[in-house]
Amino acid sequence: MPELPEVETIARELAPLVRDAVIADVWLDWPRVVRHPAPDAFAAGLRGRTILDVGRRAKWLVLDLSGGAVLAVQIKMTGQVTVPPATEPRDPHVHFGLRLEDGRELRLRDVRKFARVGLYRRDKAGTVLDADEARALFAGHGPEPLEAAFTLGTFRRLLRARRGRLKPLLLDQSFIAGIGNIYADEALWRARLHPLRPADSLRPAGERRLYEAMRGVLSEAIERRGSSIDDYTAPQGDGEMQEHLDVYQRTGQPCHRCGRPIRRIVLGARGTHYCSWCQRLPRRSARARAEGA
DNA sequence: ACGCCTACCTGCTTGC
DNA sequence: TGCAAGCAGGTAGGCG
Repeated sequence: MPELPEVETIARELAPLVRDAVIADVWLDWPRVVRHPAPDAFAAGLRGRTILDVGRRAKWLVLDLSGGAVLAVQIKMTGQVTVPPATEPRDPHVHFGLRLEDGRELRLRDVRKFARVGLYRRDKAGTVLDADEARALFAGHGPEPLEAAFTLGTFRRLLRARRGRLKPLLLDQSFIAGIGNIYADEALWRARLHPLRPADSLRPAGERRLYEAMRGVLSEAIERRGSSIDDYTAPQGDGEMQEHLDVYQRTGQPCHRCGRPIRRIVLGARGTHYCSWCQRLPRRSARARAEGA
């Protein structure tokens, strides 16, 4: 389930593998994998370019190409990136490949065909150039939670402007970029906050706990190279954060703090895991919810 | 404008 | 045993 730490891990491990490689040709068998521009223009715009570096923005892989081009890869739920020799047979779930001049192929494998790629242009400031393109890509994304500019003060300001419940809010990429279902649940558990808690009901201490929990769990997950659950794996193999999760997919197992069983509810069609003892709703929120207010 | 819901996908799990 | 419905979830787009 690739979220910020998983995509960051892929970017870090992919960069040394493909830096300075030249794109000889583009292969794809599922036109809808190309999000922008049209497939013909997409392929023509990639041929001959050199891969300068690989980075990450939100849950996107960002490949910096020569000539100010940017190849953005969104792996979504089940996407995997590999760089095998081009002679290695493609398995049926590989839907996109960049043939490299050195005889390898950068492949995107995605069992569920949710992944998307797009070709964009970069401006001098390093942001995406064309206005329409930018809107299509990163304009709707909130701040990067691990960057120094994302301070506790910033977080408080954003949080107090929102009225929804904490769990759906953490999943909203326009609020903060990069958090998904796993780390939303983990951050709320660490901060001892109920997933249904209204975002604007936190006291300053709760805001601080959530801020530190988000940054802490994301940083720790990067150190452990992500959570290898279902299909996620990185170029250098599986991560190990899945062995250190406190609530995600631990329904019925004892809470690592209080020993009571972890509960699972469905919230916005997402499985949500929490400890009903450690993450209680304040009485006022509970009553307001019961009254439908 | 904002929050909430569904479609997009297919392999795996569950239930009859 | 076999088959079908249900489930998983990031996010674009539709709805109220």
